[in-house]
Amino acid sequence: MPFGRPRGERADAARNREHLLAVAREMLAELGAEKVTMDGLAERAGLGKGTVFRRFGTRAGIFAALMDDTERAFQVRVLSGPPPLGPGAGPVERLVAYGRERVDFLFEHHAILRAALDRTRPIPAETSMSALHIRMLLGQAGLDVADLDTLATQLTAALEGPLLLYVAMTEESPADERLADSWQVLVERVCRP
Amino acid sequence: MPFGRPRGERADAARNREHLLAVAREMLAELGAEKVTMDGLAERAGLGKGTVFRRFGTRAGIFAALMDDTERAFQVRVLSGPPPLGPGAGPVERLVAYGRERVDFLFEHHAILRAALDRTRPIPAETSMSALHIRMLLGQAGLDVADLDTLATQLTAALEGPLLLYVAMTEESPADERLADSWQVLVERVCRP
DNA sequence: AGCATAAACGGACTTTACCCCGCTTAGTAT
DNA sequence: ATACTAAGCGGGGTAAAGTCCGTTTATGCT
Repeated sequence: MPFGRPRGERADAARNREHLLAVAREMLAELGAEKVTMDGLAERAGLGKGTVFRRFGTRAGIFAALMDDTERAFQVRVLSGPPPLGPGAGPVERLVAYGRERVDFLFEHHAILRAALDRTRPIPAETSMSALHIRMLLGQAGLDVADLDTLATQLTAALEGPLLLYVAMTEESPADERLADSWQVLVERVCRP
Repeated sequence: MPFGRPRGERADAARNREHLLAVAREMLAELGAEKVTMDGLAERAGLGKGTVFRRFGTRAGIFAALMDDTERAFQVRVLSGPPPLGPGAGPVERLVAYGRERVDFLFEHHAILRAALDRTRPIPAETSMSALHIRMLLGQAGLDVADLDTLATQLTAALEGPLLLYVAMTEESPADERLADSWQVLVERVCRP
């Protein structure tokens, strides 16, 4: 009995998940996130709608699943890549590097990431890898601050909020550089002794 | 010819708007934001569905309209109330006071504010009164920072993002105090010379 | 191989936001 | 008053998310 998954995803189910993700990626490239509907996806994949929902739970779930690999790859670079993004540099330096990379990342995938936001319930801040990582680096920076958890949440919002919530995505605007530079200012000022 | 509105809202339309807002407030108190539907609202108000959409454009629009007065009142306190929230105190002191009040405000009205988020398009950061106010106070603080606009956007996200996006609203959690305290830490550190 | 069963499937059904457009009416000009 | 017209109104229609449940099938056991 092989353990491909932690007990219980049937082979056909796994196959269908992959197929659905592939079709979703196609439709995304072809039509844009707005136009990817559950019915459309199901039909184009040659599967029932119920199946799509069973696999992904919600429309947002599809986009979240679509980001899964990409997000994991990013995480690997952060956790074990070369410094200053990965370990080996000072915490503040790593925070700056993280913000810079993260802004690029958010920018590059903003369409999917926006679509992956479940508008009905909040993102658990604990689940956010950004929040956790920022929290850790803040800890290492040795700040004299009582509530690092909340500060980390706020910095996460400062980093990701603009792209998820506020800034309209116009092509030529250099918003990404400005956000990255401004993040550096923010972090360096917060972490000054 | 009286100028109740800047040209062109018919009397019956104005009456209906008020009535709809009143009914919406009722339903909100009675059923919660989730259960306020456009059909339900229209029916309970004794009006057609088309009318509701004509008046508010979108479901989110209703909640935005519901917050309009409240938001305006808040704005008045900020622009011309007693210090440190209003003018008369130093910019950093005002930033801290603003954040504290704003967190309370967001907390108090989180149900409506979340419902007022239009899930389909971003909030224009320029329209956000928070962003503008924070931008102004940052300017007065005389920081040696090149891009105050972007910094203001990020601080706005740090202030409002957690409540709009991340933090789950559990009753007894003292999240509001923690956010307010943490905001103070953030602002004072950012503004240190 | 045959069986039992939990998992997966499909698609009709429900709900809700939002659109459309022919009809009605407030406001105004004569 | 009357007539004109733009704004407003109503409610049926559409599209898309999400639910339900009867049917099918993969999988481990004997």
